[in-house]
Amino acid sequence: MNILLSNLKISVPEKIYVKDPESSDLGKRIIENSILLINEIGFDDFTFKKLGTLIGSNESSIYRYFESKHKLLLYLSSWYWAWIEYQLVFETHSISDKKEKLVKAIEVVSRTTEEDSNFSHINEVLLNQIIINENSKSFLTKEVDQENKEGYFVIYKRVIQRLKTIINEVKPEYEFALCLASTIIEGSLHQHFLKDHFTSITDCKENISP
Amino acid sequence: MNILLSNLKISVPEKIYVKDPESSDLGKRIIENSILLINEIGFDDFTFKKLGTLIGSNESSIYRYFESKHKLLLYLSSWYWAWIEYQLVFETHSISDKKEKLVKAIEVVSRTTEEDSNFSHINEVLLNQIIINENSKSFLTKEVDQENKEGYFVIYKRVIQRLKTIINEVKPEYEFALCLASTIIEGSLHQHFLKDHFTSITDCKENISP
DNA sequence: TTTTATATAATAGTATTACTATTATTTTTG
DNA sequence: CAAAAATAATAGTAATACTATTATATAAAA
Repeated sequence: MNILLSNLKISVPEKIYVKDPESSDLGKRIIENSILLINEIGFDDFTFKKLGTLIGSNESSIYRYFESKHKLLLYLSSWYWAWIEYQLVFETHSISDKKEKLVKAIEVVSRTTEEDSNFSHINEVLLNQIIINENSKSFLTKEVDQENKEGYFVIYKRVIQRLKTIINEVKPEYEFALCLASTIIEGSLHQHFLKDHFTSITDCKENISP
Repeated sequence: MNILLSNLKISVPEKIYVKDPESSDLGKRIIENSILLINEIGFDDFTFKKLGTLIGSNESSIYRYFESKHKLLLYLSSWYWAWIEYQLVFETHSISDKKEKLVKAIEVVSRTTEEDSNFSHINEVLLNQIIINENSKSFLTKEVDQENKEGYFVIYKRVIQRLKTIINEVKPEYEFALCLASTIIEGSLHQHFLKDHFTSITDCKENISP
């Protein structure tokens, strides 16, 4: 993406963090390097201690930004979906043909990510990989209902609602638009995963899932 | 399901376990109670120590059956998909109409599970809940590729292949049958999850996902 | 029946994790 | 320059996910 909005800020529900990582240099380094590290060793093996070592800082300093590594994942997930939402709105806004708009919307949520120079400390390509591999872990927990109540998943849900609206603009009488919207979004992530790891059960290769 | 095949045994790739849990009373108690316990506290909080206490046995005795709790999850997952495969083959076998066969197949993989009295120590209803909530964790790891090579996911992949074949019988020229098959299976699990936790992004309620 | 093998249980121990708490030091700001 | 805020360092904890060793019970073979 080109630089169109130079001082754009993706905002994430405040409750997710203890201190806003966008508000300091250390905070940004935490985000930047957590993406690199989670990508390298996977979320399960990722610890604040290892991240501390990587950024030349202390474990306890990271705890001043995030209560737990789970909250950090929720942050990355929310950031990602807010970024997708921004692209969704931005790239479909001026399209008046409803069908064309839907096609574009599906493209936005399912394409292989490319870098976005608007957010210098975030590598969107790697973040997309994290979402493919780890996003489910953010809600497949015993605490989902509680965390959902606290609004940790609002952005993700809003993206699905937006897609649903676009679907219904094309076919207002279709009664399973929400199911379809959530299936497109999760299904596309899943197909990305399959093409990387279980090639025998997907037709996707370099041609993706839409 | 009715009792039709009284001494049926679901078989799971041997490499998954150290000792076949079907081969002893303790083994069966491990399986039976792990399903109950994982359901109650979630896989993340589940430990062999807690399971040991529950079955009045020792942590170390469980390690004689399964190398790790991850392997136990792989076992439960394989067992589940083998059981789904058996129903898929059994219930669609005698249907000659190809379309009708596909409809039945989709029903088998997406319906809400009912108890199967053929396997007394396994509560299929709860196992289905575990698959909905925890199945992704069995492959969303850094070790997927290695474990895939070792054949831990063959049954799951076979179920998808079978569904794909049924789809292609209806429409031989359709080139994304594998994508569709994997999407139906994962998508249906996901919709079951959504209807339990994120009702605002699915149309499914008591009416399910097909 | 005794031996022997096997299964299971009990006990102890380890490195690591996911934190919390306290204090010291550095940096920022008024 | 002082006060406040941010960060770093250090230490400590309960729990996790194991491994290893030894003891005991039980079943099968000689």
